[in-house]
Amino acid sequence: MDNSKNDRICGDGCSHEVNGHPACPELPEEEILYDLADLFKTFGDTTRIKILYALMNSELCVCDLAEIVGTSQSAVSHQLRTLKQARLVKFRREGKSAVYSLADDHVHTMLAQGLSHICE
Amino acid sequence: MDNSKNDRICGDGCSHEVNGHPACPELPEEEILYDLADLFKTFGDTTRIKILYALMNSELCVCDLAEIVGTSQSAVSHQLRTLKQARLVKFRREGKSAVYSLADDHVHTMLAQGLSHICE
DNA sequence: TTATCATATGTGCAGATGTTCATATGATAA
DNA sequence: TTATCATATGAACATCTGCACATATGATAA
Repeated sequence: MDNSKNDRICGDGCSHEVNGHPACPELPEEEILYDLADLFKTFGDTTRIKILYALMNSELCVCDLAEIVGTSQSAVSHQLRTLKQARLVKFRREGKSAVYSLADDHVHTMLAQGLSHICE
Repeated sequence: MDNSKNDRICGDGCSHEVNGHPACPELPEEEILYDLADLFKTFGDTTRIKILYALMNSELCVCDLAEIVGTSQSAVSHQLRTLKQARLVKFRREGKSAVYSLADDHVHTMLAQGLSHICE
């Protein structure tokens, strides 16, 4: 414990110089962290998780999703909008229906990673 | 197009029998999906993301986190509580301070996976 | 054209969430 | 003991969010 105490923000016990160097003086760009939080936020709702989970098995139209998830067509449609904006799902028109599917493998991977944390 | 139309929930264009079998008739246990959404929800806040990101480099006490993240001690402490409950961080007492660190490698992995989706 | 089906969207509201402020707790030092 | 530092916590408040409801859009069929 040296006398450079007043260079620090905190008192003696504080780890402002962990391992001999300043501890993480800066974070990455604000915008990246904001986008990152936004991405996780999109996963962070039960209805959306159910939709994504259902789409892991096969592509599905809105009314099927509504039945599988167990909620209204309106709620599903609203959440699909959110998922589209986050580029987690894509869709195509097929007659009267709109058939949704997962946008890419990242979604699978993130869900799997989340599950592995839950189930450990 | 057969006449089993009334067994279906939707009309003709609907993909209720994708690839010849019923499309994802059921979801996993409600509780698992709820926990999964909850986990992602915990990642889904800018302040918490900043905290986790800062902890990727080194363990840190609360006041250092407050300075790095750029918010009040109270806000950080409240969020650390949330992160603790989600088992994303752990801590130990060291004198007056409480030194926080990431709970395990899952956190690293999930953040990395999220970033890779953002930056593609 | 009209009717119907599938989906999307605007609005309003109830519940959830994050922060601030004040205060409590817990540890150390005098 | 008292004083101070570091952290935790309770409460109030403003904002955000997901859903219900009504309605609009868009495609198909009669």
